[in-house]
Amino acid sequence: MDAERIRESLESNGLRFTSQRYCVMAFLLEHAGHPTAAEIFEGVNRLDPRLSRATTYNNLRDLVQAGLVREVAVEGRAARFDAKSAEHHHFICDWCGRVEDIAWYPVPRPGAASLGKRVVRASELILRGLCSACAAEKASQ
Amino acid sequence: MDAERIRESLESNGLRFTSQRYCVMAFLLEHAGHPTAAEIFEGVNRLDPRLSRATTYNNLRDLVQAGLVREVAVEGRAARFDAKSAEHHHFICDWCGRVEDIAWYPVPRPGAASLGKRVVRASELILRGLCSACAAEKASQ
DNA sequence: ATCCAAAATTAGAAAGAGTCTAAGTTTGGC
DNA sequence: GCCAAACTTAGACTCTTTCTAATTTTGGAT
Ligand SMILES: [Mn+2]
Ligand SMILES: [Mn+2]
Ligand SMILES: [Zn+2]
Ligand SMILES: [Zn+2]
Repeated sequence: MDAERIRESLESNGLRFTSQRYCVMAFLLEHAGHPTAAEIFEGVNRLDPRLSRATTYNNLRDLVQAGLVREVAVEGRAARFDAKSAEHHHFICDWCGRVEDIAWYPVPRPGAASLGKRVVRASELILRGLCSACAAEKASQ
Repeated sequence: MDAERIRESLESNGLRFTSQRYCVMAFLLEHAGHPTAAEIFEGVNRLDPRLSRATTYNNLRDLVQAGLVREVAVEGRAARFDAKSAEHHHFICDWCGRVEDIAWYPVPRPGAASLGKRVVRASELILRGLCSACAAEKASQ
């Protein structure tokens, strides 16, 4: 996605185009490995040191609210972020906390009876276990 | 579940029976609302002030590892805990962070092809949106 | 081009959640 | 009862995230 496309996606969500906002979004689009806020902050600053820590968090919050970015909470660790592209599921490694994409397939939603008056916005399937690297390491010991 | 049943479930998992461990487990069994570690600490201490904060966290970690308790990470908030009883799904409120149980129904797992060499231990379905209370509040404004 | 209000950014302080340490206590098998 | 291993503890510490208050930037209107 080029700068103009990012500009449009920001503006169509009522967000101004700023160099910091652009860099955060571009970083996420270029790094599909679910970086943490700290990794995004460091990664952007390495090339263009005009982004502060507070703004990294502010922008991630705004981008998540606008629906352009997905946040993945990992128990006991920093949250990870994902530029929303194609739908997919997530696998979280019990051992190293890595978040990996799993090819999408449809998952049934619960019936209206069990939802009551709740308003469902999204559903996500999370798989847990050992990633390939950790599974191999555990096997060899 | 009475004390003897809790004792057995702890011992069959290689955990000693201590008054602190018992209280944490009993609290979780009596409070199905997914309390946080801080809520468990305060709730237990109110009745029996022999539990420290460190031990609350230590025991929750051990109980999760033993498979007796489930931990639910909520983005930007403290983790919530759940004594594992019947299988169920979870609904997390975007607004207040509350975690609610959703009646269980089977969800298909991905095929071996998309899992590669990962070892899957569990899969969980998380629904997101507004809980009944927050949906009502938003509608009335 | 200039002006302006709203939106965004910043550094640093602060808060919140969870972990660690090192010393003391309890547990349960012998 | 004895003992080693397991457990608990207070409080310091780390890590992640949010807040504050001052400054700068943005983009629409002139
Ligand atoms: Mn992803
Ligand atoms: Mn539950
Ligand atoms: Zn791993
Ligand atoms: Zn709610």
